[in-house]
Formats: sequence, C-alpha cells, structure tokens
Amino acid sequence: MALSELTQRIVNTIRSVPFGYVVTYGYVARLAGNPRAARQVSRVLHSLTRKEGLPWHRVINSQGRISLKPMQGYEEQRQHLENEGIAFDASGKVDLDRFLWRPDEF
DNA sequence: AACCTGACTTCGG
DNA sequence: TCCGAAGCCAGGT
Repeated sequence: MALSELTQRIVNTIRSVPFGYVVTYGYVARLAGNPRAARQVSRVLHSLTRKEGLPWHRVINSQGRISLKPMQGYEEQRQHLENEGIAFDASGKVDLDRFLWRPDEF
C-alpha cells in the first residue's frame, strides 16, 4: 500500500539525519510538515526501519532521553549514539543544544 | 466505520 | 523532577 505524504516525508527526514547528530520525534514531525505528528514518527520507526534502512537510533524524545526501555533497545541505542560521539550526562540525557541536528532551512 | 494502540509532547500540579 | 491527563496521527483490527 502507498504511504501517506506525511509518512513519506518523515522517512526522508529521518534518513537525512547525519552521523553524530540526533533529532526528536516532535522535531522530525515538524521538519516533515506536521508538528503534531510525533506519534506517527514512532510508528514509522517501528514499521519501516528495516525496510527503509533508517538510522533509527538518532531519534530520541523531547527531553533528550532515549524512549526505549531497558532490555528493549535502550542499551543498543545508547551504544550506537556513543559510538557516534554523542554524550550522555549522569541522568542519561543528551544535550540537545549541542547534538540536535538543525537543517539549514530551519 | 468505530475502536485501539504506540520508541510522543505539552501543560499543570 | 515526577506523574497524570489530554491532544494528535495513521495504520491495524
């Protein structure tokens, strides 16, 4: 079945996040055209990561934290990010002022 | 078509 | 900082 315009744009957006940077669900939604589609972003990650070869680990929540729960991907995602040079503070938070990817257009 | 669901976000208290 | 409630989106049933 055909993906909705929004879903397609979300996929493209996630795919363009460069190595060493992160984006938040809501931010991706905004870049894709609908600021309120954050939940759709998580859905996309859930269902299209493999098929589209998305850098899923670069998407975290608005607080700069990893949304996955321990033993359900948290460790793996954190490892991926640290491998790209992204730092976590003592409370497991990423400094978005420093690592959030900001496209030129925004 | 109605109802449920989720790797979300924002707002209050 | 932590928690609950409400708002939102599209795909699956």
